[in-house]
Amino acid sequence: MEVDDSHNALDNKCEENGFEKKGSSDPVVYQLVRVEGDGTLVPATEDEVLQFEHFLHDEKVDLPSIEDVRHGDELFSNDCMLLKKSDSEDDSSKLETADVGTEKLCASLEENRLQSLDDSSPLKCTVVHDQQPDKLHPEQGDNNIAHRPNASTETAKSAVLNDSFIAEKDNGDACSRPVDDSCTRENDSPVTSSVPDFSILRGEVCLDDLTIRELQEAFRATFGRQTTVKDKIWLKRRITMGLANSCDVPSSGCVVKDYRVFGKDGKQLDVPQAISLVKDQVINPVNERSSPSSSYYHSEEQQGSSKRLKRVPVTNDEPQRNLLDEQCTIKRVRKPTKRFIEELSDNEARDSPEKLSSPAKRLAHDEVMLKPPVTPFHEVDSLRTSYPTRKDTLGGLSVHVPYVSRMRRGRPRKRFIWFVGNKPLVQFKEAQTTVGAMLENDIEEGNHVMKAFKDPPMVNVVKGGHIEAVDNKGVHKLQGNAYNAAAKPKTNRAFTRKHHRAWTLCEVMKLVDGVALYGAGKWSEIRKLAFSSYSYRTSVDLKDKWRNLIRASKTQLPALEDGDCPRKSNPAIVPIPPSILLRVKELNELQSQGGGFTAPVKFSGPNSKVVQGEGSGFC
DNA sequence: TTTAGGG
DNA sequence: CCCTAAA
Repeated sequence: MEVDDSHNALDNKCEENGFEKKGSSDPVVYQLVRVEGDGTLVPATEDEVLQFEHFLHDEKVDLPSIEDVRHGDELFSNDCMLLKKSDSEDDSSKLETADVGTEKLCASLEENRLQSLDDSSPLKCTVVHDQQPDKLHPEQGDNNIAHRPNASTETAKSAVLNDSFIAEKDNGDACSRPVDDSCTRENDSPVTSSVPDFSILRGEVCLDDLTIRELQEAFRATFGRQTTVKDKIWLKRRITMGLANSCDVPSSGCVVKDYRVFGKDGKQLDVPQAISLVKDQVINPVNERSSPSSSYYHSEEQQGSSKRLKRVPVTNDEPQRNLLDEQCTIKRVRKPTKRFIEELSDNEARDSPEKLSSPAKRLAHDEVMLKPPVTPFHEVDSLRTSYPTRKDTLGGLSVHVPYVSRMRRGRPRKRFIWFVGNKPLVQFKEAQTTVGAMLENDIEEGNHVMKAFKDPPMVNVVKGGHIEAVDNKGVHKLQGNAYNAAAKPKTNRAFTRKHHRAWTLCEVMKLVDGVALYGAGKWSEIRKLAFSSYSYRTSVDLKDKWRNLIRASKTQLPALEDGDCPRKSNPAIVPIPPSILLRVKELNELQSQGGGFTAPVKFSGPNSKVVQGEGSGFC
């Protein structure tokens, strides 16, 4: 109980043949039960159901194909760790090899499939299965015996595993499987009651004397589930194994006395071999850590089954891993939930701002290529961060959020035009017509495109481009990411920041002329008339530059007067000629004093002529 | 949209 | 250059 309180149980309400090989369409209903320390099964509480819900989900979703016999076998054994109800045990179709996780599989595998399956397929249990040949299934018995001459490392098949695993739940209690008397006994209805009737095992009962019906009841009392198997030997073995906590039991001659099983010789059977297996796992946390899904096999390998070495456990074998996690050790770190992973990625993204900034820098300086190298697809969860990835498909449109940043901000290349004309652009236009218009208008100077992309409709664009490139599952998440990234201005800013364009002297002079003509503040007019060919200069830019010029005129001119050459102070920056600065100063003083005159002003100052001359000569 | 101003 | 408020 302290070790493994929780356990999954499968409740198969499906028809015995209802399982498809792929397990895709099988409507299995799972029932979660808790295995008490004494081995009794108690319906799981709601909390427990929630806790293990994802296991069941994974179970259903990830039901792998068993085309590969080994694989199926693994799966089978794995799923057999889950308790499961089934009334199809008696019908063990040999063709049915993919009955994942069903009791029936357990039974059928033991009975019939052994021969059809790869005989060398690794068996899950290290306990000898057949000390006695199964009379009803000589071929099986032969197989078993042939492969496990001695009761040592060879193994039991799935059904045994199933039981042994149940036994493992008992972990500490090597004392067979005593059934708690306190368990309700009033439930005699074998069909509807989920509580087994343990009275059948009370007192001294020779299993050989029981009828099939009684055996079934005993089975139910032992395993907490009903069975319709009518194979007496099978039932006896199963019951015996269950009570003995061991796979190493004879097929007949067992006597159940007070919930303990005794062999023919009166020796109590509870050989906790299976428990040693569990202990191995606990001792080897490394296995659990590095490959939790294979820990079970590891322990087997340690016990010398060389065949098992070949087996590569399925990595996505969620139920197995999780069950092991739950059953084998408390210490085992719980598998991170999806939510945990998401949060973790978010934290990681936040903790490493470079991740956010570096792409922006790269893009800002690289003038984004149309076909940047496709980087590995990020984990979807990590995409949830505001840092978009760079998956590039569909002519560059399937990219994620940073698609924007790919837009060439500088002079576009020819392919950009093609790109603009590509289908994705149509989507752009549909989403926001202005975008397309801007693309076309500013195709020479792409700076404005970025602005347009900052608008929410861009999200749709990204999504639209994305849908065609990724699978459905990815699409949703990536869409969400795209939306998140777009919704976060802070992040977006990094990708939408205008490419820095240093103001040329020509531009400065045009600006000054424009201010002289139209007055400071008429930035839109100045832009229209003087900067029509510089579409990347917005009115705000002009305003900002003018402000900077004023500042410069106030700071640099006095310095010049002092004889200090600005060039020396900062050689990297092309200095604004003092004449221009002087003119700026004059204009500024004039306009600030004059109080908003807008009429064009002719400057008659000594510098104006020079400036004009320079300006005209430049542009 | 444009302008002004803070950052 | 960005961002935002205000007009």
